Amino acid sequence: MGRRKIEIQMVTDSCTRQVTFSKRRTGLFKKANELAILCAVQIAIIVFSPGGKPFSFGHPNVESILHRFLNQEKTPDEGTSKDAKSRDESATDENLNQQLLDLLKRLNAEEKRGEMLEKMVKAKRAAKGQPLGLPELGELQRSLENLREKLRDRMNDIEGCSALLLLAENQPML
Amino acid sequence: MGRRKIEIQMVTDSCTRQVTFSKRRTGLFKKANELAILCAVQIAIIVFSPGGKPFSFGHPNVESILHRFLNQEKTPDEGTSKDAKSRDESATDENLNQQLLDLLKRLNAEEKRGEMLEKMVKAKRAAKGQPLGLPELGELQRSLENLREKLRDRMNDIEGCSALLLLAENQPML
DNA sequence: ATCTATTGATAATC
DNA sequence: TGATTATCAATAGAT
Repeated sequence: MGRRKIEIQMVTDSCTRQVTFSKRRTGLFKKANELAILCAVQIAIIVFSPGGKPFSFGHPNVESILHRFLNQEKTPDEGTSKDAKSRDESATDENLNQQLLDLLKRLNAEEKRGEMLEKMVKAKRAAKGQPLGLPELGELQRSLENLREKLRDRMNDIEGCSALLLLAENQPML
Repeated sequence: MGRRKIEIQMVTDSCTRQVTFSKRRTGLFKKANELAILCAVQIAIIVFSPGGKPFSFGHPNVESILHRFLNQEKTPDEGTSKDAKSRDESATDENLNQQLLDLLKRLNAEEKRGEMLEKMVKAKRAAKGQPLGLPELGELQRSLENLREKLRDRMNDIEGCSALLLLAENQPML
């Protein structure tokens, strides 16, 4: 993939190693981003540079993915026979439900973030006594508010009972 | 990188998407492994398949890297003075703008994810011939659709010009 | 940083 | 699922 083929062994020269790290890290993150978009999946990468500095990539963000991963690690098996297998192919009801709840959580988080950004922009505008540079921002904020309103109503309905509802479809005997 | 060049957009056919996911995930993990060896660094990747199944890669292992990453997050002010701190309070215009674009990007990703989840739930319902367990899901989907519509319009307006707009507030001379 | 000769990854196909 | 291969994309080394 370059002027020469290289062996996959530690690059001895520290300077070259740093350059290789930067180039390949960029390439890796790009690939991860493509995978996330092409397949509409969540992905997170964490890598510590040779100097020990952390770099991370997350689509849509690192935190939620790490938590989703760590949480499910705590509940490895549910006991019934369809465990290892059904998880492999199509989503189980539990899994699907978990993903829905995750999505709701993230949307809520993103909405809060949007609210914060809006405040920051307003503060900046006030400090400058200038009109908002992004009239579109107001629209975005309204969209977020509308979404949050619906989400808030929905969250109350869904949280705590949706799991049972979905599970009930498959396991009336539970 | 194949017989034809493809646009980086969600692969619509679910079968093709699954194949693409498998191939690219393999390729990504291989790249990560090479990076780890070439540069003697620690790296972890977590990715959830379209079906929601978790895949992970870690060198030397996933757990230790996640913990190392999460632990250092708790001690935010170690590095230079403007790294973790200025990001939150004294945001520059560029910074603010970048955050807005990031937010838009993530919202777009979440919306696509919601769309996929909706499809999965519908497929499951169809396979079972049963009514949807979550009537609320329809509401969520509609919320997502509304949001996406607005976002799509807004994205076109904002992308490529918002940076200049915001920057213009501070740097009329640029 | 930028530039290319090469190698490496992969989309389409079987 | 697994191989094959024509293309496209990443990158090693040089500038």
